[in-house]
Amino acid sequence: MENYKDRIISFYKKHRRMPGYKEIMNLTGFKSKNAVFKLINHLVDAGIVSKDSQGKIIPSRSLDEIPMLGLVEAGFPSSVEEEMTDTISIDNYLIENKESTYMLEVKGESMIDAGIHEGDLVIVERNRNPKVGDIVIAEVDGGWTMKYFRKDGDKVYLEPANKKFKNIYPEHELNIAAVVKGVVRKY
Amino acid sequence: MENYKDRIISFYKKHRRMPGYKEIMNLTGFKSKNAVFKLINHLVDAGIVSKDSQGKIIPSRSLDEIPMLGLVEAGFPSSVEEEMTDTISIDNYLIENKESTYMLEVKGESMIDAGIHEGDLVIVERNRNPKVGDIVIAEVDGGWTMKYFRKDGDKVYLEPANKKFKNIYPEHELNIAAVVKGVVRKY
DNA sequence: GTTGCAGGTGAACCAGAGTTCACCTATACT
DNA sequence: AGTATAGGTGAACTCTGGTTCACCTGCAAC
Repeated sequence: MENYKDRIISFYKKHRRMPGYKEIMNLTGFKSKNAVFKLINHLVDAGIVSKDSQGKIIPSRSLDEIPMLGLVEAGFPSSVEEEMTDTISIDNYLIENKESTYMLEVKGESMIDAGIHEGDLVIVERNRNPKVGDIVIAEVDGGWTMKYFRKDGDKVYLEPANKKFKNIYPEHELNIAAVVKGVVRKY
Repeated sequence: MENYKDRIISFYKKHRRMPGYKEIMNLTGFKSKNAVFKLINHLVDAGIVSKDSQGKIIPSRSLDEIPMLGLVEAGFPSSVEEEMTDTISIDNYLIENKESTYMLEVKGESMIDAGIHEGDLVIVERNRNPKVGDIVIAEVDGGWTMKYFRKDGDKVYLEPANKKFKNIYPEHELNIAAVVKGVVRKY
């Protein structure tokens, strides 16, 4: 019954577009387009998929986005519908300029007091002038590192977020390759 | 010239499907479908979009996913092409069961030693039995909190990641609402 | 029962998707 | 000059997409 839904979603994930009527007939076993037409209308009512102004089938937001609830302290709402303030795609939340955005896996513990641990992924953006206080990916005196970007007067330096490490005052060259825009950790 | 690309990408983001030939004619100002046909083939060669087996236009992976480079310590590759090990969608990376996944904004500092700060978003999954050591969203004695899930013998308790807070030994009830699967932070 | 109705088939319809062919430029190259 | 060549128009074609209509079930409600 609602098995059809899963097959359509699978098709979307596999092919990166919604199936057409003929393809849904194959997915479901229906022999008439009208059966598909009615099925789609039910799915639209159920909020599973949507149609745009030309009637074309498009994925509903709930296929890509996940519900954003309130604060942790407020707890988990007993009825999710009640407190659902928003729905969000993590990609859209974190990424502004896809062209210049990359990810790097974190090695080492030099930023641990900033909540960036080994194994985390950082989302970085190239071609940005770093502001003081930004976390940057920098090449300094031949080595690469991730640190806070600081200024003392007009002298720039790099500060780790770990008392065991020392500030880095570049002697020869300081090449800021990218600015850290976000952090992602998976358990 | 390559302005057409951006208009097509904008259309995709706005309508959540790729435009058809007629729509691309409106986007670009072309007056013949063949001009679109040639444009699309160029974009396919350039890796901007793809066609599937039926010739239908689908977004290429690079529209949703971002390149995954190496480790931070290894630095930023001079040529991105060289070291691009993979490309990944953050949504797919973090979310396993979309049906039961939600996001919560973090308040308070009780998990700061685990690298979870106030203002971070946690990705949580409902309906999972927590394993010892998992970070959980729990209702204990009337209040909601996020803590490590621990066991001492067969007695369960909650442990914060902040020395300023004390372990919580539930007296009346301990209701695990969700297990934390990931953390996202945006700067 | 028989009445209603959700849910299926089958056929018709038009607009659009994707492709191909012939042809028409401008521009660059020797 | 002439001649490739990239990039556009215009028209033809087939197949599918989305919609609508008429009709045929089986099953539940009264």
